[in-house]
Amino acid sequence: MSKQVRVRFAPSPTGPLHIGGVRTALFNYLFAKKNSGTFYLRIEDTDQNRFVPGAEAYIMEALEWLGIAPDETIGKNEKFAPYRQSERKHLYKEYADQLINSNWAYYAFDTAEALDAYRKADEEQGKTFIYNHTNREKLDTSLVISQDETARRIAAGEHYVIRFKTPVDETLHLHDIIRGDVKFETRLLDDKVLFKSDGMPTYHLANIVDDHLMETSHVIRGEEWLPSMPLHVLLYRAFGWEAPEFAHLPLILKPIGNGKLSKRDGDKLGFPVFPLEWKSEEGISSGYREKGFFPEAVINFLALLGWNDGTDKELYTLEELVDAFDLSRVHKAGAKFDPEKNKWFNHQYLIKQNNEDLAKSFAPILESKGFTIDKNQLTKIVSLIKERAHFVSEFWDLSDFFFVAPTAYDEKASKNWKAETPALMQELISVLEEITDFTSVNIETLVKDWMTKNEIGMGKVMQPFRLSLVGALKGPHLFDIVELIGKEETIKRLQKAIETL
RNA sequence: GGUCCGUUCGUCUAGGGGUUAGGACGCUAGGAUUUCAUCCUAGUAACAGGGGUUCGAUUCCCUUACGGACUACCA
Repeated sequence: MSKQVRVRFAPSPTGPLHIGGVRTALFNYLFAKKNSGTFYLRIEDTDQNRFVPGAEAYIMEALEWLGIAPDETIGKNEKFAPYRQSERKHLYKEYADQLINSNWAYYAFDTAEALDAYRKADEEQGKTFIYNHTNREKLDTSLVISQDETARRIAAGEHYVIRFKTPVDETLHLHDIIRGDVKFETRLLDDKVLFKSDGMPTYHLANIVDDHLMETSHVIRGEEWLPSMPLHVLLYRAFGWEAPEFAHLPLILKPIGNGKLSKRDGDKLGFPVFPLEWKSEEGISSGYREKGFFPEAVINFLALLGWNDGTDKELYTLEELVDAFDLSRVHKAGAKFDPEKNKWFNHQYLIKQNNEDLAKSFAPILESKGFTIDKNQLTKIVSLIKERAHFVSEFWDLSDFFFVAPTAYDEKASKNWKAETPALMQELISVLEEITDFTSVNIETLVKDWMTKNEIGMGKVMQPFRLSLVGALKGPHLFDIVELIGKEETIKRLQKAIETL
């Protein structure tokens, strides 16, 4: 690749960043890093009506949290500032005029109401109204009135838009890095609005102008933009600019049923579709971060949704992803989002985390429940339970018996508490009382010695013992628990079980 | 309706003219830890249908079906 790689993520600040947007950002990031290029973030806020306060900050914070922050954006290496389209407003009119002058665009004075009426009328006849070469000379455009008349109407303050004058009959052979060759007939395209009556450009104009001005080498975006590709390529041609290369990413679909993944799916099935929590008048939407997902796990899972490097490898660090990434290996078909596999990835990353860090994450939860535990002690507890958790938030349920004695005993397990059990447990207490070196291995050896000597079956002791300490037949190695809660507490719990059961 | 894109186990996917169609998640069973989880081992399960091309198609072409996106002075 001779050209310097510059790619962008260009979201519209209309709300929190959707998981599909995150994936688009990720693929742009990976492609940039893989090719020693630049990844920049541009805010496409040309629709003032849909602007949502806080959305822009949210997007930046989300990318930051995920570890895929842009190299250039608002307030950071501003080589092509401004990065907000609303602040570039003054630029676009000039380019729209350029297209008018070169006869690639025209003024249209039709009101929104008039267009609605046309659409309705066509619809009633089973047709679809499409604004293009077939009717643009019958509509209220500068193509059918004189230049003077056009100028007069504009000067008089009439509302107008600027529309692209799509070539009448041409077959466009376009190339997409992921999809290969794609063909379009220009006669079937419509004359899109480039410049709105409110003085703002539409997405199409602003996007092409900025991608050119910001020296974008590759446009990597969602598949929903594929139908706009001919317009965009034509715009580059109209301006006489070299077009970037295009890659349209497959969509992320609902886990069950058909269609694009939406916010509602997350609510319904209990998984987040947003990187960070988002609060609005409509309520709170949960975020990966708040749900206890590791950013690395989210990235890893998303990267493999629609892409793989051809090997069986599944666990990748960001660096490894950068190294292995290849746009042309992106799958063409949409991918259903699988919440179960998403959780599995988190589990993998949780196991990989070191115990000290996990203890640090767990400590606040314990404190909220009124426990302050020695750091080393907590690290040990975490090491015993982390393999059975998907999230740090599950730690408490997996380890509560380390902190509080059981208040109830699992009913099913209690059935193993036989008539001879109290006597056995009493004996066990005596054995434990004798032990001075109260460590897991030592306790285990001595207790087992006692059982062999007296020919007591393992099951007869171990099950009631575990039940007494944990309250159920679950949890880590029993003697590790014994060591951690200590001799005094162990005996206390045994005595309580004898009394209760 | 029109335009474009797509279709390999339930899901994510590998493969690509001749394969026992591979892996992962999930699920099931066995082993192991006297528990649970993890772990190991095994099992389950797929080339959408129909035509071509070919000695041979899951792979190439056409077509049907199905799915998706787009079809705004939204992005």
